[in-house]
Amino acid sequence: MSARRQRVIVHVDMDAFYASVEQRDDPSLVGKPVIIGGRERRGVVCTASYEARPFGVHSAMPMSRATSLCPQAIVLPPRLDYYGEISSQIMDALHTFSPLVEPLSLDEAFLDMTGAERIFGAPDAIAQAIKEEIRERTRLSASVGIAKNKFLAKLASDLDKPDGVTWIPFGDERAFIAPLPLRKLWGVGPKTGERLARLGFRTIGDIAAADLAMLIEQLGEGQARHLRALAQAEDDRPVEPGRERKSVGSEVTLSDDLRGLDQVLPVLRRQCERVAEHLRRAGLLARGLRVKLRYTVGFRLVTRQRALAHPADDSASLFAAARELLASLPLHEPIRLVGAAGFDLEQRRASEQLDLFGAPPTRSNLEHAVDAIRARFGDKIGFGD
DNA sequence: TCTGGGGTCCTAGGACCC
DNA sequence: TCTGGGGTCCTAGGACCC
Repeated sequence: MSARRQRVIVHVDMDAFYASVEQRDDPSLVGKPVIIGGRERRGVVCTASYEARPFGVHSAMPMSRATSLCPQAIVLPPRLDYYGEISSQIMDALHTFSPLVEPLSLDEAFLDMTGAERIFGAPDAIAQAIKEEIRERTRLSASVGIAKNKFLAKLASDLDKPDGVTWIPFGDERAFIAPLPLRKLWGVGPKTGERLARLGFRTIGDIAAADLAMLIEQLGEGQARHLRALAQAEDDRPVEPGRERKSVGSEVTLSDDLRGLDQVLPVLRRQCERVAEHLRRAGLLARGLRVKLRYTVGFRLVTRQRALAHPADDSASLFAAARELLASLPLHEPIRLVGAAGFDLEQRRASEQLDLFGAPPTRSNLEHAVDAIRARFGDKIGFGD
């Protein structure tokens, strides 16, 4: 790569994605406040439609608070598998513009459109074309940001929502972002934001002009250099189309606290089953397993992890490891969350692919066979261990 | 009002090896 | 009898993002 090639990076961000999908599919919801999220005792908001936002409702807010702010809101549970299908349609649309598409989540992606001006025109024309293609395929609206790097493109897409286009012109970037609050820096959250505020920093420009040695002392070498580079509108990270997943997890927050091995174990087993199912569906094996508990008192999160004896995608192997890890954790205090995750993932080799009749009767092959039967005859079939 | 569930990345400290 | 310095790997925790 030549040292100073001007890149054209596009960030596409769907508008209130989950809520917009539900409104699209049920016209009676159009124009009304819609909240997607869990209705249970400890549920939170995933997405609020634009009609709900003026009431102060936003994502990650406890649902109890959301419904007290906006009692007339229509609350719907998320349909993640369905949103995933629509996400694929969106990513397909984006691939008609560039092979360099990096999804960030179901509703967001980067595109590297460097050199595409001759085909698609100026940056703002590219953005319009992308929005139209998505709308044609999905009847949903997106906001688009264009700039010379990922950070600026992502920042830009957020500046004119919903249904907007923002192009940060090449050359003026630093002046353009300098007056914005430093929380707009990608990677500055509540903690770092508070920390920097206490030091007297308020804007991105303040960080850009900060003394590096002092910043390093406060944030550590890595974060200090990274954030100051971003504040100076510099970000060399490439758009990476082929990023592979590094972990597969499943966790659940219980409406009522758990206490003791007898209560925790069945929930942990269920999470291991879900992780194993995900692994098998993705054709992956995990070489490590992590267990996660959140204690109610102090909202304290603890994790324990270890390598597996053999790479595994069956619930029995995962659960055996999980159970051992659990032994090192206190179970007498009230527990609100139980989770499991597989990591150090590898591709299941072709020779290990399911052969219902020829395969040796390993636990993995048994569970793959059950998957196949379920896929064919439905989900009502259970099996013991 | 009381804090989801899916992830990624970074850091610090200890073990271990040479 | 006291004790190095560097490198790597692993674990746990924490911040952050959508």
